Amino acid sequence: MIPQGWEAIRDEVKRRIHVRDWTPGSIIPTEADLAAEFGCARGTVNRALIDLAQAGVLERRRKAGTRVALLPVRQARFAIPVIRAEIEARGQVATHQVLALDRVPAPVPVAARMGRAAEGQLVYVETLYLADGRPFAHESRWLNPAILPDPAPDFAQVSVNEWLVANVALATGDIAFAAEGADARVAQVLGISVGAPIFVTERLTRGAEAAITFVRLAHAPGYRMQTEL
Amino acid sequence: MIPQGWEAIRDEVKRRIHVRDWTPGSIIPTEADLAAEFGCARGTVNRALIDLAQAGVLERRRKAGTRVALLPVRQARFAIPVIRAEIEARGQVATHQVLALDRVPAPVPVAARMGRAAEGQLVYVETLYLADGRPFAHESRWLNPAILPDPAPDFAQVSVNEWLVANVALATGDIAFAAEGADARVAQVLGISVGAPIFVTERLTRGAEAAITFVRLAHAPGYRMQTEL
DNA sequence: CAGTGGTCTAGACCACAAG
DNA sequence: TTGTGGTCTAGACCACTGA
Repeated sequence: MIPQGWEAIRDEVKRRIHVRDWTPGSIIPTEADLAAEFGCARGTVNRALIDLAQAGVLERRRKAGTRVALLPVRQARFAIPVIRAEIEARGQVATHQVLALDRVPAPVPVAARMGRAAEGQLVYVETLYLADGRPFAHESRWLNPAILPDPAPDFAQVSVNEWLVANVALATGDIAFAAEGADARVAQVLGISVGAPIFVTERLTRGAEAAITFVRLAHAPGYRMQTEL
Repeated sequence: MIPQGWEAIRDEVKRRIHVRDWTPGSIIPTEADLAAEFGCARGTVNRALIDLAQAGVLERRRKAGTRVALLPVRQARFAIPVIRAEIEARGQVATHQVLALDRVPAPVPVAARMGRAAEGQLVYVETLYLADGRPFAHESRWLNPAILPDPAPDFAQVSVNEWLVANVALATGDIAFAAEGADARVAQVLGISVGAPIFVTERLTRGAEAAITFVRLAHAPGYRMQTEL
């Protein structure tokens, strides 16, 4: 078989692993050997193997060679929930209500995450997102005021999310998921009972110097985060 | 500035986006132009830009050119929970108990996921994982018996997980996460109260022909799934 | 030390899609 | 039509690391 293109080579390698021609933990031929077999340049084989290594299918080390990973598929890509898009992807109408917009001292758990950015007061925005008018998620956002321009944007007019997307490029951060019981506020807003199991997303965005914003998103019951492997 | 190596070029491009030299939605120079500026081959620039496109930072189209993505970082990679490794990474001792090992007809929700693989009886394995002897997660696994070799492995001796890892290579599937209330069984086994919020992982593994196995993992309270962006 | 992957090069042709 | 990214090549040198 003579695959054409690096994707064909990648698929052929996957096939040989799938049919146990090459088994987990075993070493596969060198790039040079594969290039000879497939009748292509070594660079093309390299491209294919790099792709499989990034996907976690292969493990590569100089001199040691390339091996089939022992634990296949140890990682997955997830689309990060972007609420509006998520709702609209379901064919529903996305709306939102700003429930609160204040300057507040950082609550202890928020301060712990945001570090010295949380020493003074933070901008706090509480938002309820609705899908077809029904509660979909409750968002609590704390924003480091130091990153705002001098005449601060009027977040009653411009969505905080949209302002951040437009004005903060390429920030890094953490994201975490957990199951929690709904507290009184979330229960009230989402129309569920206190203590009901809730899927929670917490996301911290960091700038070059200090934390920019921390978001806590409580999804309505029944929410599932899903992806293919 | 003259970066060296494709990673340096990637970082320089990220930097220019971060400092808003190139803003979201705007077009950046062509590969040829960047190669000239950086004094390297076009292939090196290509390597860097491909990496950023895969990361979601750039959007590339032939003839249209390369643009800074409007919604930066919409995806993240997650390590898929591999229980034993997860426990040991905490510096705890991982053990497990097989609570049940049977052949059963597929429960309705399981049959819905596994399709025609679930028409007959399935192998059912219920396992409790412990970290330092304390309940860590409760696993319910349904296994398509058609994939087992004729003298079926003795799963009382060999862990189902280990057998699957060693004998099923490169399968595809789905994985999903949700928050649920603990049912009676899970509550009893994990030592918590019924209805307590539980982080649940569901994973379906498909072979070439039919579903191989479906796993439902209920994590003990306090479990968080976290990653960097 | 020597073998393997990691990377770079200079050039080439092609596929796609915007104008 | 034509500019842009996508890919391939044949060769080269280097970095790492196992033996």
